[in-house]
Amino acid sequence: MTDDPRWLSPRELQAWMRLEAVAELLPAALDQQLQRDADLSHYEYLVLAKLSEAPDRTLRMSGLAASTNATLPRLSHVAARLEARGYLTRVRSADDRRATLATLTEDGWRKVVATAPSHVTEVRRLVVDRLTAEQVDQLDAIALAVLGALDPDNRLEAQNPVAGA
Amino acid sequence: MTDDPRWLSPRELQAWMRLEAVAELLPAALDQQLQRDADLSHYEYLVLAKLSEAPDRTLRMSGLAASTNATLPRLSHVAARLEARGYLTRVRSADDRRATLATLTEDGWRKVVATAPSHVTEVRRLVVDRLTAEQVDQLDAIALAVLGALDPDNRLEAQNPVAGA
DNA sequence: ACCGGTTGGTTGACGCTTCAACCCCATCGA
DNA sequence: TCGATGGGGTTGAAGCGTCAACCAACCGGT
Repeated sequence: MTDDPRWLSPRELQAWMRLEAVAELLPAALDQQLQRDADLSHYEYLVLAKLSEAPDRTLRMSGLAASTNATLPRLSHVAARLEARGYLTRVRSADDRRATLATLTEDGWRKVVATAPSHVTEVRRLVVDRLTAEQVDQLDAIALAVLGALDPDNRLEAQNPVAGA
Repeated sequence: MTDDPRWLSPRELQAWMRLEAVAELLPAALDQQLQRDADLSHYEYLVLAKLSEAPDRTLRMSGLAASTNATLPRLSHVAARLEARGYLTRVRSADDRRATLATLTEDGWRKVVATAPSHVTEVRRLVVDRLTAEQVDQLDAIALAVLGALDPDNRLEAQNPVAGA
């Protein structure tokens, strides 16, 4: 723990500090826009968005948690609030009665539809439109490489087969 | 707000979702390692690290807040805890008596020295060592571009003139 | 010298995430 | 059939960040 590691080179250090800054500032910026325009946190929006893309607009809590990179307790709390606001409903699965199925309500669907455009616009403004097409591809490759360490079980892809095996 | 934006292309969407995942998972991973090995949050470590690099190991609260990408209230709370743990001290500036100067104590210095190696190792494991040299440069350019939108006043660079004007 | 406006910083209340404990149900072995 | 094990999910308490209110001190004008 106290032995000398390989220190970062100046280029590595600079890239790292900038990534650190982005990782700190980006979530806050997304939260702010969504809070202001839709009274939703970024994570709440993510939950609604994932449900909106699912078959029957329904997902198991555990699957929803995995696909949104969250712990189950966190999702449970958020789902409780969203349910209280009428955006989703939770029912026990008939199939496996330990499981809980979350379903987007009609109101929830309308909320997503109403919110998505401004969110996409913000994502473009903050990230996508500031990068060249090559940089978008580079970013994809870099993020994938980093996710290899951050998400060893690939829980994200497992739910969302982008280029399926 | 409800008008159709330019939607993301498949490539853009994938890169975005992966960046989103990294921004969500990376801070948590760093927190975990530091918490386990040093009983420090990532942000607390950042504060101590910045102080350790400053002249006289001393910085104004406002400057420290800017260079760590945090709000002043947040820093104030964190500094109070770090002071209680004996890692830094706060005194009113003689020069401008509204200002507060935070100084790293000897204990704080030792804490940083003891913690830095394992932190760097973790940064390498999660990010730097998973990228090629080209990708590190690409990441630097991409992060810089994004920071242009996230940090319009360039508060970060202002404190830390990398290639100073 | 004084008074309004502004900057620097702290404090307290609130909201969200985390962690641990807990309950319910499915599964497996006897 | 019964008991043990473990997975799925929720709940409550604790900790940290945010926001708004507040105090203190500098600065400009008069």
